[in-house]
Amino acid sequence: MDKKQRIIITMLELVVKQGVHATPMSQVAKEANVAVGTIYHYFETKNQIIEELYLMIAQDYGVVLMANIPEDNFKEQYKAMWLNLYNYFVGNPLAFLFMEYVAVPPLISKNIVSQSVPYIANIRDFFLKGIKEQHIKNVPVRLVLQMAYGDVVSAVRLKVKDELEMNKEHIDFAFQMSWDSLKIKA
Amino acid sequence: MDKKQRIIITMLELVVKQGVHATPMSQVAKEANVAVGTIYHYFETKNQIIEELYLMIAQDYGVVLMANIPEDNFKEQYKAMWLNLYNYFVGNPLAFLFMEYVAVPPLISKNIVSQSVPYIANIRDFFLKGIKEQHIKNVPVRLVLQMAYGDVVSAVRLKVKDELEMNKEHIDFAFQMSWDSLKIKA
DNA sequence: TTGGCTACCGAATGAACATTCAATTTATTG
DNA sequence: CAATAAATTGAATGTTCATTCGGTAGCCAA
Repeated sequence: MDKKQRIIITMLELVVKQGVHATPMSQVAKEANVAVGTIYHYFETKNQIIEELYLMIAQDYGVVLMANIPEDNFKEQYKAMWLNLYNYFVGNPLAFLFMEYVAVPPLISKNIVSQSVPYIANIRDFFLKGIKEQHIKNVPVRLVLQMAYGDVVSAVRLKVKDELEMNKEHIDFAFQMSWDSLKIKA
Repeated sequence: MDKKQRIIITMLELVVKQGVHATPMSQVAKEANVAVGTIYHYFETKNQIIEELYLMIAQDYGVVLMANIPEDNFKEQYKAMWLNLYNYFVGNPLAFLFMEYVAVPPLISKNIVSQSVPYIANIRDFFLKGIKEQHIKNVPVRLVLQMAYGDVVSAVRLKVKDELEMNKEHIDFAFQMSWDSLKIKA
């Protein structure tokens, strides 16, 4: 792994464990086996590393979310996306914790957040289609996006914080609840 | 308002706007019209102020949540609680933003969090009753708590971040979605 | 009045930290 | 093999900040 990668990943690990401001550059340097000066060869500032991490992860799950979606059946498509995100977060707890605890304003500027918007444009389109075709409730799409994302996050939280076992059955419960909140009453 | 109150409230305002580590004690002192030394007359450390804020707010909404709950009808009770929390957060955006962005580990220790657990014990009991009496799905109560809280937070986020108008109708949509995720299918 | 107590002040202290840079090593290219 | 460029180093710099502390002022009780 090249030094730039090592620096980024080390920063991610430390920042999630300790918080941004409790993580001095000197420590990042030491744990990445690199001199402090080297970090500044690859990055302008400490905050730029954080921003690069944010964009890396945001792009990451914009892609992950859309992988292996079935051809049709809206509910099954939603389920696939839901599980994609759940599994990504559970498999990458550092990414999850970073997004939850580190990537908050004013550390991450609105400007940086907006750079990651393209990644979710197609998710938005997916829900718009679901509304038009009357698979899900006719409510503002922004509300749907926020609730759906919130549901995944809730499930991941339980798992990551070790507050609930989250076996196959429990994951399914969580998904069922999420789907019930979206779907049009029968 | 006495000086201790002024210090706490000023800290809340600044910390939500700027982040904890971008908020020097000197600034808190200035904006609260108090000398730095005075802050240390009332508090041991900067972090203690943050912890006191956390407990203040956690206690606050433990109480708010349970106010004016109707005598019976589980769904109406849930709705009242849901709206209580929604309105509290919307009416106290500083409290909401503090809980969302500031009160994250490792700033707030598990120890402090556990001090606020008693406040939610009765909420837990409420959902346990709902499960037993078959108003809501028979899933782990921890999952119900997390999803329900997450739903309120999602709605509040939209409002506080000004991403959706959140008029009466939209609030009702959000609640309907939340309730549909809990309720047993008809 | 005097002694002690609490509230209050803000300059001074010392530690921690992000960032710089001159020097050195390593890679690349003609 | 130069000779130039790129990568790497870590001590030094300068700033920012949490916290301390010696002192002043008001207040009450003996």
